[in-house]
Amino acid sequence: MRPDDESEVVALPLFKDMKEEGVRLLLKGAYHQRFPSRIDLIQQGQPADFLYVVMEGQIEVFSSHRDRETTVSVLGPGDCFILAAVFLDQVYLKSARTLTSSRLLLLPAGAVREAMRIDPVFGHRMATELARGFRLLVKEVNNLKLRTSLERLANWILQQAPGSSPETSFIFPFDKKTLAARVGVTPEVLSRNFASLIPYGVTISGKSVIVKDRAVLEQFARPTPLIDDPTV
Amino acid sequence: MRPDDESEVVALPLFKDMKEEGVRLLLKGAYHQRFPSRIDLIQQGQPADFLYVVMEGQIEVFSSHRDRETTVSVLGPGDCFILAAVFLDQVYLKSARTLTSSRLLLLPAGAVREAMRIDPVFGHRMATELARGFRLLVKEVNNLKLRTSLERLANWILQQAPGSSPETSFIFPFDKKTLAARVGVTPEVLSRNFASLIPYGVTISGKSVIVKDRAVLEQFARPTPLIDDPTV
DNA sequence: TACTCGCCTTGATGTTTATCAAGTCTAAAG
DNA sequence: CTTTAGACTTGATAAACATCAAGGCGAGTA
Repeated sequence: MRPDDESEVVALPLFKDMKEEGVRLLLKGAYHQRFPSRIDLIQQGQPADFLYVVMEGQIEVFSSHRDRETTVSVLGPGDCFILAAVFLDQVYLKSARTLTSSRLLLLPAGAVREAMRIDPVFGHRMATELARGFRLLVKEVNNLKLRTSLERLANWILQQAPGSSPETSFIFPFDKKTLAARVGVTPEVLSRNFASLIPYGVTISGKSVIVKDRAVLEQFARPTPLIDDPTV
Repeated sequence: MRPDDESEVVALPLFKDMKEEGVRLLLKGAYHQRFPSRIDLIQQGQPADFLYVVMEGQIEVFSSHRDRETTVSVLGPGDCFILAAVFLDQVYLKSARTLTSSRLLLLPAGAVREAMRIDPVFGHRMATELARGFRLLVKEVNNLKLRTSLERLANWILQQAPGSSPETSFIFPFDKKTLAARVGVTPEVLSRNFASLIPYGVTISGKSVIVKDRAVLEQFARPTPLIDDPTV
């Protein structure tokens, strides 16, 4: 790793308050690498060799079975993925690919396990990450089992819509095809769902979304912190 | 806690290899209690006061939203639940009730966090539990998004069916209503799904299930370790 | 300007799942 | 043995979602 890369990496919140020894251990066999857009990073079923940390770009985490495929999550800077497989030294349950050109930090799985063992700060941080990921997944299961695809979409839009004023707007952070897989429908159904949200003041044009009145959309979407608040 | 209760509790795999101090800390404010069948234990949205460990009986973990409700998992002896909420000191995302008369161990949330901090063995065990729970949930999401309800049911039956001989049978471990919520369908659809599995050699009569030929059912269900093997 | 390739939309149709309304069965209580 | 309440099934119908097949639309290219 180049020296200026290393200083950026060491400054990550991930490594904050760690002892020198643990950080050195982690970075010893680490890679810091750029990847082009639309590149496969890992494949489900493979042994967990590295813990991946997103420095820059967007990563799609997905699973396939038979001829079907679905997006589990879309990650951005600061997120790490497949921690559970690394910690348990088992195979990946999910695949991952870059959605955009990305920069990633790869930490060797063995070093991660060893660092968790010798550095309580890092161990605690990884446990926190696991617990947060666990809760995110519980929310995802509830989202899938307790809502229709239209409600999921409405709540996704509310999550993206910034600010607290009645009218807000934002730009799609990725393809509609990816969003469809994320919400758990086919692209065709997503398209129709957009049309169904027009009566609630949602306008889509190209890559931008306009919400006329947050409260009106909320009345349909019925968001609840127990599913939609990522900090809870 | 009564002395003979305490000796049973201390012998739990959960506490194995822990230092005296950590065990004492955990058991200081702990409760060891029997609950009748069909009793609400915790409610989603409440602060996480205790970590629950199942000693005996069956616990249904479920979530509700608006007028809908769904079963997330059904737990048995040795399982613990709502660990993530306890570790992060946040509210429960799920509710839980007894399905049968049950015996539970309740460990105070603060003591659990403190024990994780001071006892590396316990900390590691809890992290392992979190990671395993995380992977179970990933499988659950894949199961929901990549399979139809009929495929989920077929795979659930294969999971329950013991042994390796072609013909096997078992008894439903809980109500069909609960199974329906677990699989993610209404009781009516579950009933119809049973009928749809007859051509694949599945016979239901009362509380017992007979699978004529494992291989035939497998050909339809297409199980994969990445979703169906709880140890992977 | 025309052209072309992806992406997205729209329409027609089929499958999967939910809902409502009877019914049947079963097991426990009288 | 009858009664009865709850669990389960079955039928009819509607909603949600997927699939297949065109078509539109916009960003890049010539």
